[in-house]
Amino acid sequence: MSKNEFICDCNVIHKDVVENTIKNMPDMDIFNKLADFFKILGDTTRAKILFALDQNEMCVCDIANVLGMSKSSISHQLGTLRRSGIVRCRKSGKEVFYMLDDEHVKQVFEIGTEHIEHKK
Amino acid sequence: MSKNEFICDCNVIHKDVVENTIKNMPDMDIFNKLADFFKILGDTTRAKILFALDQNEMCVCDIANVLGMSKSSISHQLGTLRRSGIVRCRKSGKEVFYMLDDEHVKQVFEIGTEHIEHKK
DNA sequence: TTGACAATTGAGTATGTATTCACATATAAT
DNA sequence: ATTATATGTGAATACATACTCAATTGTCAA
Repeated sequence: MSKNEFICDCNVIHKDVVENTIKNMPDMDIFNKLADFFKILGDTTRAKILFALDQNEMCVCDIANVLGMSKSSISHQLGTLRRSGIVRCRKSGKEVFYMLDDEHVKQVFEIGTEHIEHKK
Repeated sequence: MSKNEFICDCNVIHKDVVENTIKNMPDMDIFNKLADFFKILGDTTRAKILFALDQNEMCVCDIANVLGMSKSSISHQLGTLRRSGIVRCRKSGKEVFYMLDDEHVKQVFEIGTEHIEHKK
């Protein structure tokens, strides 16, 4: 058996650690979904939107005003957030009110903020 | 005083909510840092690297083998993670061992995973 | 029905970034 | 010293995506 039995451009240096880690790796699908979830949070505009919605449900115009941005850009971002299951909405006449869908988001937000504060 | 006193292409519909939310918004700097932090987690490769390092400190070659990717791409990503203060490293001869720098990362990871599991 | 307004959406543009490639650096062994 | 190996890095490419603009849909009011 060759020293390098994995698909890679280099040698395996610590065989036991590598094999054990590979054995414990969850399904790749998990990493994709996890990365997608964090990718959604990893944008300044969306972070601000989520902060705002954490305080009140709000319509598109209100959010646009809070952030000082166009309705269109906010609507695009809200669409992204909705498709990711992070916010949901409620229609009322001409207006659409958005709110957070999930408490995990809030928790992740808080721990993330702690991390930021802790680092400076 | 005009009905639309904010820099935006639309009206303020719920003045009190908008003003209150603006008042409560933390410094914009926070949102940038928070988004940057989540952006780092929001990549499949980096998520896998962090999962691996959560189990063992590992050198670049080992990580490359675990993920089945080139040393160069892993080294680039580790540089990104290091500059963000999410991993740190220890040199030992020719090898450089990487490890998680912060416990917050682990927490955020776990809650994120819960969120994923919960959603399906 | 017509006009006004909230919201959505598709196309286009500009910007960011992950990976590859080629090369450079650093350390260890011969 | 020279070679081999581990890692780092700059440039280039390919791809993703945030925002703008223009147009459309849906709802309310006159």
